[in-house]
Amino acid sequence: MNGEVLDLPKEVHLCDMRGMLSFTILWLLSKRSMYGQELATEIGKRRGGKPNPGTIYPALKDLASHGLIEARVEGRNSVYRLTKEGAMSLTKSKEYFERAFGDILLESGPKSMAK
Amino acid sequence: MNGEVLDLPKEVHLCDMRGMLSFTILWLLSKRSMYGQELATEIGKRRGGKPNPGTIYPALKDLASHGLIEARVEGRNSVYRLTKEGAMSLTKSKEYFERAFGDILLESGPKSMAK
DNA sequence: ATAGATATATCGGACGCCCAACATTTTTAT
DNA sequence: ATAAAAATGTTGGGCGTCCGATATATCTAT
Repeated sequence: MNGEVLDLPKEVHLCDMRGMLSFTILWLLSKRSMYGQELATEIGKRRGGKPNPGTIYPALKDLASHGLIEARVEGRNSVYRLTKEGAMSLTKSKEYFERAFGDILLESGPKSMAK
Repeated sequence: MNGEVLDLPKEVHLCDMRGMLSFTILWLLSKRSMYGQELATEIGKRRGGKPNPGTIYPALKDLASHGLIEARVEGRNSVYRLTKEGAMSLTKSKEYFERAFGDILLESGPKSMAK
């Protein structure tokens, strides 16, 4: 089902190079709860293009089915929040991400990354 | 089997989160020329597991077919080097990568990323 | 109340990445 | 000379991401 990769626990299923969208969603939700279109807009700022519904909603559904996020319906919105499991998964994913790409980003210079 | 890559001109599918392997290969080759198994080993250090032949060789073939890298056969090795086009593609990819993920890595703290 | 905007959701097809397994060629060791 | 090791390469299947198209439900104008 998931591609099993790397040396990470099997339940942390976002740690190959294909899981960047899910990783980004978890990270954004660790900042604040959002509904689907808010997430799409935030991702759009980073990527340079807002992902289509066919991209974002299946990803949310998948994360929810794995218990990493939870939805709470509010009118026409489904507001997602990070679960405790999602937070743990994010921590491990960040460690992997940092090891894999940290020096690549660092060489660009933290000054160019400064807010 | 292995179609388009991360060329990343704006009209094409800029902002794709699927091109991380090719991106990593280009970045490694910008440091020094390497042959396939050297690349696989370097990627393994970052990811935590050495990619299989079925992962690395098709990726190299695809990058070469797009003119982003070039092979020079040396005995039993095929040594790859970055082309001028590959260098330009890498520059654009790095800009995208930094915008998409810079702040995520920054919050972990550059000290934890220091060599 | 009707129309428009907003948000959610699914489908089909494509692509990039991933592995395990198998196969071939070249170098090195015995 | 023969075997082992190293490097390259292919095949087959699966999965996550991506888009465009389509559909439905809910708020917000008018």
